[in-house]
Amino acid sequence: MVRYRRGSNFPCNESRIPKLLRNCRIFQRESWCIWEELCAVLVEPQEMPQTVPSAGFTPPCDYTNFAENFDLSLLPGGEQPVLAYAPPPLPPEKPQPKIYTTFYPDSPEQEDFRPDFQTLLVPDEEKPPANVYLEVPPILSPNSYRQSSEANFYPSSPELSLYTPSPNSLYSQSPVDDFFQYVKKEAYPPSPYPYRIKEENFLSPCGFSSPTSPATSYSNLSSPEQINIQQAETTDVLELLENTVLDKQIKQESTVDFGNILSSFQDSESLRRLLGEDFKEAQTVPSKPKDHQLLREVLRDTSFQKKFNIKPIDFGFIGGDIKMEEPDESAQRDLMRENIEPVLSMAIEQMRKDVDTTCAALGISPDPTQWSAAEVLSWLQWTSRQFSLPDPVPDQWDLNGTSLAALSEEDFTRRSPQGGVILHAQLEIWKAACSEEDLSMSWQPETASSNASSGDMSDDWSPLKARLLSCVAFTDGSFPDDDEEASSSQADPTRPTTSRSGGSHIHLWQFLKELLASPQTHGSCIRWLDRSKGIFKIEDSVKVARLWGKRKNRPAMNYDKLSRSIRQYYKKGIMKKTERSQRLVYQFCHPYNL
DNA sequence: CATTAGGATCAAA
DNA sequence: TTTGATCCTAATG
Repeated sequence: MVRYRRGSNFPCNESRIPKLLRNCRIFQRESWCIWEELCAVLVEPQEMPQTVPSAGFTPPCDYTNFAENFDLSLLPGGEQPVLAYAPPPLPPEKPQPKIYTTFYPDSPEQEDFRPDFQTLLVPDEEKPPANVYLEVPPILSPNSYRQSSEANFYPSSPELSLYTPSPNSLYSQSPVDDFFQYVKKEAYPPSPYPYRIKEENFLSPCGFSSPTSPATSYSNLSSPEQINIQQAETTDVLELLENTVLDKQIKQESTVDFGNILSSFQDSESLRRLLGEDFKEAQTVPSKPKDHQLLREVLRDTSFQKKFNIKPIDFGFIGGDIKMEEPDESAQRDLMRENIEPVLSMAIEQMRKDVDTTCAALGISPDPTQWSAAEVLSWLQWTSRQFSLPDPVPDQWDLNGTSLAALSEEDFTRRSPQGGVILHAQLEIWKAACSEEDLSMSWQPETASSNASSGDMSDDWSPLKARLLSCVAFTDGSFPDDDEEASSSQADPTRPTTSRSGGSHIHLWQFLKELLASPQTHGSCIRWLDRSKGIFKIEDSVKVARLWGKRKNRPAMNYDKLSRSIRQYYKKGIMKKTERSQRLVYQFCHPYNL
């Protein structure tokens, strides 16, 4: 039985993440594969550090036992079954189209022929496995969601795979690549089985109609505990959680929030709208209770602009009240944070590209409050088309950017019943991005010719990632109804739609790890030499210092000062020099290297 | 010259 | 109080 225990932390901040992420297009496109993969990662038994030093370490909050402690009977209507999102089985009459690509890395011709796959599947420093099987997923543009022709989902050639950028695609392959790199290098222990990338053609949620919602599932077959969410029928969420995550790892306090994530998907209004008609059919089954107000409220909360603190958690309280007998608790949560980090990186990377693309295509400012009424409409049209929503009715949207930014989700829905939720969420994401760094200042309308080829622009987006990460693992959230806990946490549930200044509280070591986590954008200035040992090298001290100064709003930051801060970490046990000291090479101490 | 180490001081949280 | 920014001297290569 799942009970919500008073006094325990409620992961309201974490529950915001799914909404944020699922409204990133890459997650709408590939949410299931990613979450499924993430799930597989999370349930995979892993070696964890046993201790976490206190000095300077910011432990994540205790959000892991939300599902275990949450008593759905507290919700209006009691414990009613919740419609679990269950990608349905394929219809038996339609054989699942799959593209199998087998290649043999030992053959040099093959390597030449398909180098992307090689690098995708095999870490550089490792020998390739004996056999690698690829079932190549299709490219899915946002508009593909509504297409019903199966042929469109499956390009005739494996080369037209997800990993091959399409000129018409807005999406880079890099996030997926990164994710695979992450899964292969970081998450999975060595496996005797060959890696296999499995693609599955899911139908619409709950499987009641034709295949309009393909999803891609990447599975490591060596993960026996991978959660099977391919259940065709309405499932009690409790049962789902217990059958999947709870039984396996909740006792170890490491994966409950994933159940929460899943449940939020189930409760996703925007997802339902995204999937459109099919879901309506699905809803003819009396399954989706509308009265889980509390849960819905939390899950629908989009106030991810809430100020986040990076405060140490009072483990005395948590430990005493919840699970003192689980010494690995904090370490496991730290692992979870590490696990979700690349997912966030992907989302942010995708966001950055999306915003860039849209700004360039429409010639608008990244700052929505600067949009004119025409630009507002332009953005709405663009975004609507990205998500295959009906075009906005101009009469409904005769407002400037400032007004648009102030609209609530309800306002959006009123103006656009079909797409309001998505549009609002997209705008929230957009605003979240622009609120961290004042992009409107760096953005010049007439810089069409300037080499804005992603060079430094990408640097502007790391604060957002920090924000997301902080939401995941570092925010001390409290349940709205939890009166005893609410007092101790930063009570700022107001959801300002306007951006505040006020920098993030990121620490230098966090920032460095953040840069290290995005080698595709910052690999030129800082990179891992030995990820497992936490050894990294600053390749461009000037640039790293500049980025750090930018983040902290310290224009005078230089490497002299930055390195002084790093050296302060020596005695705090956060960083050290490597055994044989090398220039610009540092090493994270345990467990900061994780 | 850049880098490293670490003392001292100050400001902000 | 902690953390980081700033400035500094000295040593290293």
